[in-house]
Amino acid sequence: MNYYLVKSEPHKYSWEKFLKEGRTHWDGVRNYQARNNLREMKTGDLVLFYHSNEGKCVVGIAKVIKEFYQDPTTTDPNWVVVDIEPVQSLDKVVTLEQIKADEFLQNISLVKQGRLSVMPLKAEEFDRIVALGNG
DNA sequence: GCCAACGTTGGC
DNA sequence: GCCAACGTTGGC
Repeated sequence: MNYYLVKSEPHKYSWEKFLKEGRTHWDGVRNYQARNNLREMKTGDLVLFYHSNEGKCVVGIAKVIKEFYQDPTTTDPNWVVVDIEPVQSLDKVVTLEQIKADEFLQNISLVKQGRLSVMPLKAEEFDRIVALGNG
């Protein structure tokens, strides 16, 4: 079981819309590192959903329900998507500020590599963020 | 809206 | 294959 974090700008695709739709394919990734992370995802892996720009917080947990396949929004075979569905909303959102201030979360890619939109998390990091959100 | 960080592109 | 120019992301 692996853990990831994905970013979305809420005005483009928000957690609320995701909840309403019940599932989505995670499309539009056009960065090789992010793409490689998408390809690593296995069915059942858990994914934190982060709102960038507006909110700047982790809002919920999603689950991979279909492994990577060709991105339907392009014919370029370089780009892939995975399908995810919501698992639960966090009781309280976990802000970037909280994450930056947390001693266990100093080294996550969200802080270290701000521009990456799909990143792996260690189990401890995933658990820590969920604990902050459900605490 | 600005700007820093960083990935990508293209000329050489 | 280097590196400068350029584009994009995302925090502030």
